[in-house]
Amino acid sequence: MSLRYALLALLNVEPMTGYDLHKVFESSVGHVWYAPDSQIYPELRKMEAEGLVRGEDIPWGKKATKRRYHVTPAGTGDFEAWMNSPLEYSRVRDPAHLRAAYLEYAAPEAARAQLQAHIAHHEALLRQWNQKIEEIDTGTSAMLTRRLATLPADQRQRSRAFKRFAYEGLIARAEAEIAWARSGLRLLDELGPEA
Amino acid sequence: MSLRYALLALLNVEPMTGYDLHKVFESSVGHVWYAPDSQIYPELRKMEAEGLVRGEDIPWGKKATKRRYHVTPAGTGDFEAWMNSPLEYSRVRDPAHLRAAYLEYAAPEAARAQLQAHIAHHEALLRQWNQKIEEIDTGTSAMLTRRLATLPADQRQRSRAFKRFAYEGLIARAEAEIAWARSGLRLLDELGPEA
DNA sequence: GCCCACTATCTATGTCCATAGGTATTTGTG
DNA sequence: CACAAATACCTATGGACATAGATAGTGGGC
Repeated sequence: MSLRYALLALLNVEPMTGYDLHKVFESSVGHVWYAPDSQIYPELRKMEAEGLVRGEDIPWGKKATKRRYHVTPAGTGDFEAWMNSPLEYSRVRDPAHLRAAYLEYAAPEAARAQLQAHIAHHEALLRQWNQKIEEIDTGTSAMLTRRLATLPADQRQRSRAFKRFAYEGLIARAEAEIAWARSGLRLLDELGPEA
Repeated sequence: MSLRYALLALLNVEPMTGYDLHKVFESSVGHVWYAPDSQIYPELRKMEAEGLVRGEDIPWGKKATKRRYHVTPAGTGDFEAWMNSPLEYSRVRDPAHLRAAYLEYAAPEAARAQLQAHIAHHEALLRQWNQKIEEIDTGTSAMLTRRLATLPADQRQRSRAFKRFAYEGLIARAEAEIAWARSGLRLLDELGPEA
């Protein structure tokens, strides 16, 4: 149900084609939300049918056209209504911590490898997010720059601050995961080889 | 795909009915993995067809029977193979942080309410997990006690340590989320009412 | 001018999961 | 003993998502 709001948020910045949206999900934003194109195109059509976005065929080359969608006032209203409604927290499904609870069943080397993979995974995320923060601070983020350009000057500081805040949360989480996995490695050392 | 491994992990402790498994998911363990009964019963049948578990009809009252499943050697092998295989990290879908990135579109009171709800949500989780740690330390967890009873004495310390480790990770994450949301509230204070 | 990677869109299949029911028996409580 | 609550198991429907394709035009390099 959140896919459409992720799409509305992105289209709010600037009109895009389904292909563009898919590329955005594949890149940076993909670590907050992701969708394959096979989900994006039908959702856009549904949203257009509901009047939340409107697509227009724009020429592409000499024979072809592509469909670029922009948000309608109804779409903006829907998005803001969602933003102002309480967020429902769905049930957790957490394979990493499910495994951790039963790590005794894994071979010690496998347990170690998994914790190291956990660290590597979150370190990679951390690098990306730190880079995002860097881009926000230095104004080198193309997406954010375009978004700021659509806002009145007095709101830009606000927008920038919220964007930074979101990434800070992701960074804090990644750091917590890394610290936890490191403590797991220490635990394996302490417990030594299994009996 | 992880549901069956969650089921195998639980059935490894002791044979249970589908109803029992569902109750376990509804309670404590449900914060690592959850499944509705409408998913559990069919999955158990599939697993039995594949030879991972075996169910036996045991009498219940005077007319009825219930079906209790236990893990077969093939099931144990499958579970251990999974535990020793690398965990694949699926794409993230994170409604809370998606919203945070666009918090400027929310009314300030709504933004504040959401951050407070985020804090309340994770504080509730925190309480449950701290209680779990307490139960592990004091030996008052029925599930863990039964599991420990199935293990040789020299492995109990190990099992207890891993279980504690898993909950420590969940606690660390919840604390990070709370700290982040609190910093968001401070940010709202600093930015003041919107223009 | 040919080839190839990219852009752009679409369909089809299957799994996972949420939600909402249904039925029958048993067990505990007043 | 009646009755409610819990136990036990089941089906049906629909949405969300993964995966794996198909098709067709475009743009750039050799």
